[in-house]
Amino acid sequence: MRLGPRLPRAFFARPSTEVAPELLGRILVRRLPDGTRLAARLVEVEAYGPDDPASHAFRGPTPRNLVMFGPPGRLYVYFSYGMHLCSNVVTGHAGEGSAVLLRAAEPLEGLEAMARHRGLGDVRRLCAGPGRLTQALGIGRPENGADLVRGTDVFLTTGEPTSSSLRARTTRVGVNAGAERRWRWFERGSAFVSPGRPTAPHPPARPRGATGSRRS
DNA sequence: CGTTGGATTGGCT
DNA sequence: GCCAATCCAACGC
Repeated sequence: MRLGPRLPRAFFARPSTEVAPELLGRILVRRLPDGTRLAARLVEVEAYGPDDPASHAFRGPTPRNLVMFGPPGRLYVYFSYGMHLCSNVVTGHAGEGSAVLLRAAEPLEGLEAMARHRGLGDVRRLCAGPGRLTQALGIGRPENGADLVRGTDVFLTTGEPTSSSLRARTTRVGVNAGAERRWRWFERGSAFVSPGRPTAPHPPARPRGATGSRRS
């Protein structure tokens, strides 16, 4: 399967809100310790930036979020709710503390291994959520800080970027502070988007004649 | 040092 | 739709 060249460092060295929508359609590749290659096409992401109360980096560097303050193009893996790991891509410049959370992907290669990691599940549920995606790809604490640009265990290739007309945008899922920011992007019509519900404080006001929110 | 509450998920009412 | 599971930062005393 053709995956295309890797995304270069410069791709990540921009604001997370600029990088996030452009990550849709890109291929996340993972090489397991036994050599098995897994690949999944990103269909849902969320940006977290500096001065963002919802970001782990909001209160400055700690042992947990240290990777976020490092150079762009690295993987930030964190432990959540006592049982799940979630994966992010560090963006911006060193010391800034911004990243993009990888929320969902369409499995392309290595579905058997993904199903094994997840303890079964149909294809649509394999990577439909940040914890699920991380688990399906076999990404663990050792991968925290991995260099996506030069490393061999986890990386991102150009794939076929989702056209801007297919990119949809909402508020983020599961955040309280900073809930009004519409920093979640997903591919319209994709069956692999997570079931997570955006935290919308108010129903989005539409100018004229538009029906309410539209899902997918 | 004790308490609190998550960038979630899956199972049950 | 609701809630428990289960760890560990962050924060208050």
